[in-house]
Amino acid sequence: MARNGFDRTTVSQIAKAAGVADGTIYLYFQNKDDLLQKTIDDITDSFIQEGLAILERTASPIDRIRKFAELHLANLGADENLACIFQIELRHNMRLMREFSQKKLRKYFSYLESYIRQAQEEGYIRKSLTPWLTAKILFGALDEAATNWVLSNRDYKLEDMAAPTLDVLLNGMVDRTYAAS
Amino acid sequence: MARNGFDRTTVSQIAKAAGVADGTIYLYFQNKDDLLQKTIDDITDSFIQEGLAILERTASPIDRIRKFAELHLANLGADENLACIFQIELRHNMRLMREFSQKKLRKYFSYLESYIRQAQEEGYIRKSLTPWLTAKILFGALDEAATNWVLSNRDYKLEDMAAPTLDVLLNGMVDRTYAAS
Amino acid sequence: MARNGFDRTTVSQIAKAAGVADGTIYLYFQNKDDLLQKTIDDITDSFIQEGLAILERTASPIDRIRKFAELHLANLGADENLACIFQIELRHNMRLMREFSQKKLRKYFSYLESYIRQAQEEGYIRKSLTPWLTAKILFGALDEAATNWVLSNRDYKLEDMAAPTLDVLLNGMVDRTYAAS
Amino acid sequence: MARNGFDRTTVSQIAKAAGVADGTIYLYFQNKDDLLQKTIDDITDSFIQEGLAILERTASPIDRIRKFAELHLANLGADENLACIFQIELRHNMRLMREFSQKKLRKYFSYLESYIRQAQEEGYIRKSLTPWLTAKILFGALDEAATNWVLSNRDYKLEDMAAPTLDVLLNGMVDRTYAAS
DNA sequence: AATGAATGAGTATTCATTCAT
DNA sequence: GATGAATGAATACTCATTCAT
Repeated sequence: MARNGFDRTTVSQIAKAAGVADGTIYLYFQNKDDLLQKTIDDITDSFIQEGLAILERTASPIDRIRKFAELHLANLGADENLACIFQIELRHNMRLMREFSQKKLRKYFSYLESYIRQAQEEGYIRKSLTPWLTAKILFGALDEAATNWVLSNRDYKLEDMAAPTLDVLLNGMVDRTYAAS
Repeated sequence: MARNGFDRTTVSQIAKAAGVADGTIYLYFQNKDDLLQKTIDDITDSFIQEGLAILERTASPIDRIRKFAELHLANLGADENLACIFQIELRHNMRLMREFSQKKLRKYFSYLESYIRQAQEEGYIRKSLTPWLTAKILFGALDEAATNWVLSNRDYKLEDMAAPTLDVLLNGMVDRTYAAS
Repeated sequence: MARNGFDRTTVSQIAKAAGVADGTIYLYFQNKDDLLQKTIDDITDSFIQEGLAILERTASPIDRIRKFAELHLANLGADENLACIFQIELRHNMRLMREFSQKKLRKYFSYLESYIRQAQEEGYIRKSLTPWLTAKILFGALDEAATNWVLSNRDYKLEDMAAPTLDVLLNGMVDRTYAAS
Repeated sequence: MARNGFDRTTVSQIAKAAGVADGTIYLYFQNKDDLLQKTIDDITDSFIQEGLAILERTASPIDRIRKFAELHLANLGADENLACIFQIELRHNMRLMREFSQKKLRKYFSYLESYIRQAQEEGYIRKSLTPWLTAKILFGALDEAATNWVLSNRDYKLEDMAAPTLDVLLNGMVDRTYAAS
C-alpha cells in the first residue's frame, strides 16, 4: 500500500490484504481516513511505549537524546512501508496531520523536549536555547534524514544517520579551534 | 487550491480561478499532474534565480548560509498557499517528488552545499563535517520550521525562525562553558 | 440503443435500461466495448445452438442450405434492434469485427460451407464451385437483404427474402430455355 | 483516416492532412458529418461517371453486368482506405447511410437494375426474376466480397473475385447435369 | 459478526465548433 | 478567405460506502 500511496490504494485491496471482505473494514473503522488515522495512532503508541521503556533505563540526558534519535530512525528504518506512510502519506492529509501533530506527535515530542530541558538543567546544554525550538530543529533534521531515505534507493541503514546528525546538532557547525584563535 | 490539497481541487476549479475554460488548461499542460509539476518548477526557478543574485553579493560564507536560510523561509513565508504546495503537496506525489528532488531541488541544494564547503575551506566550519550531510541537516531543520508554520495558525513570521535555527546549528546545543570546566 | 448506434448510447442509458446502476455494468463487463462484444457473442452462440438443432433434423443438403438461409433471416428479422447491431454496429468496430469474423462468424460460416460441400458430394451442386467462395456469395446476398431491411421501414418480413434469394443463387440468373435453344 | 475510423479521426488531423487550419474546414463543410457525406458523394459521382463511359461502350447486357461487377470491385480494390470508408464507415452512420442509399446508391443501383432488365428483355436472363431483387442479390455478393477484402490482409486482388462471383450468380449453384438425369 | 454485490456521485479529458484577428 | 486559440459540453469509469443476507 505504501508503495502506491494511501489514496491510490482501494479499500478492496486493503480488505483482501487483511483477508477479510470489503464490508468488514467498516465494522472496525468509520471510513477510509479513520483507518489510516487509527493505524498511525496505534503504531505511534507502540513506538512511544517501547521507546519509553528503553529511555527510562538511560541515565544521562545527552544519551537519552542520542537514544531518542537512534530509536526514531531505527523504527522508521525497520519498515520502509511504514516510513513511507509516516514521511509521505501522513503529511498529505492536512486534517490528519494537524490532528496527529496535536495529539500523538505532541506527546512524542514532549519527551524529546523534556530531555533537552533536563540536559539544560544539568548543564549539558546551553541555557539560552529554547527547548521547544531546539527539539523542533532536532526533529526536523531527523525527519529530513528519514524522508531522504524513503525517497532514496535505501541502500544504507537509516539509523546510521543518527550519529553524524547529532554531532552537528550537539557540537554545532562552527570550527572552535579557528574561532578560538 | 492549496487549502484543500491538489487532489481535492478539480481542473474546473483551477480553470475558473485562472479565468479560462476547462479545455484551455490542456493547451498549456499535458494533464493535471503536469500542471502541478510545471508550476512548481517555474516557482523554484525564480526562487533560485532571485536568490543567487542576492547571495552573490554576500561575501562571507557564514553570512551566505545565514542568508540562504533567511531567503528560504522568507520565500515560503511570503505565500502560505505556496508554502502549502511545497511542504505538503509536493511530497505526496512520490513520482513528482523524486523528479523534483533529482532536478530542481538538487540544484538548489548544491548551492547550500557549496557555501558550507567554502566556509570549511576558509576555516569557519569544522572540516570533520560532510558538507552534503550538513546541508541535509540544515535543510531538514528549515523544512521542519516551514512545515510547522504551514500546519500552525501562522501567527508569526516564518523567516523569524531562521536566526534561532542557525544559532543551534552553527553553535551547537552543547554548553561549552560547562564542557570547558 | 440500436436506434442511435452504440457509440451514441451512454453507459448510463444502458444501465438505466437494464435497471441497474452505472457501476454495476462494470461488475460484469470490463468496459463499454466488452459489453458489446460479449452481448454479440452470446447471441451468436444461441443462434448457432438453436440453428444446429433444427438443421440436424433436416436430411437433404439443399434443404439444409434453404433452412440455413431462412433461419439466418428469421433470427435477424425477429428483432430489429438486434439486426441493427449485427448489420450496422458490428462492422463499425473493426477490431470487434475482425475478432468476431475470426471466431464466432467462422464457426457459423463453416456450417454453411459444409452443407454446400455435402450437396456437392451428393451431386446437387456443381462440383466446379469452391464451397468457401460459394458460401461467401450466399452469405453476402443474405447480408445485403438484412442490411436493406434494417435501413428500410421494415414493412415486410425479412425471412420472406430467403426463398427468392435462394432461387437466384441455386438456379442462376441465366435463362436456360433461351440458352438451350 | 480510414485506418482508425472516421469517428476516431479528429478534425484537426484532417485539416493537417489537407494542409489547412482547423477553421478552414468549416468554410467548405457545415460540420464533420457533412465532410464525410460530401466526400463520399463526390467519389461516388466520379465512379458513376467513369463507369457509365465504359459501360455505354459495352454492347451485350450480360457483359455489361459483368463489367459493372468488375468496375465496382476494381474501384474499391484500387484504394484500401476508400474501400474501408465505403464498406465500414458509411454504414455506421445510419443517417448518412440512409441518405446515401436513397440518393447516390439508388442511382448507381438503377443502372445495374436496368442492365438486368435489358438482359431479360433480350432473353439472356430468366423473366421470372425481379430485376430489383436480383440486382440486390448481385450487389450483396459483391459487397460481401469487398468487405471480406477490407477485413482480410488484402493479399489478393479484389477484382479477381468478380468472375467466380458472377459464375455462381449467372449459372446458379445447382448441378444441371445431375438435375437433368 | 461477516459478507460482497450493488450503488451512484464525482471528474479528468477530448474535440467539434466558433470567432476575433 | 484563412487562421488557430479558446471554448465547454459531454461521458466512461472508479471506488468508498451500504445493507440485505
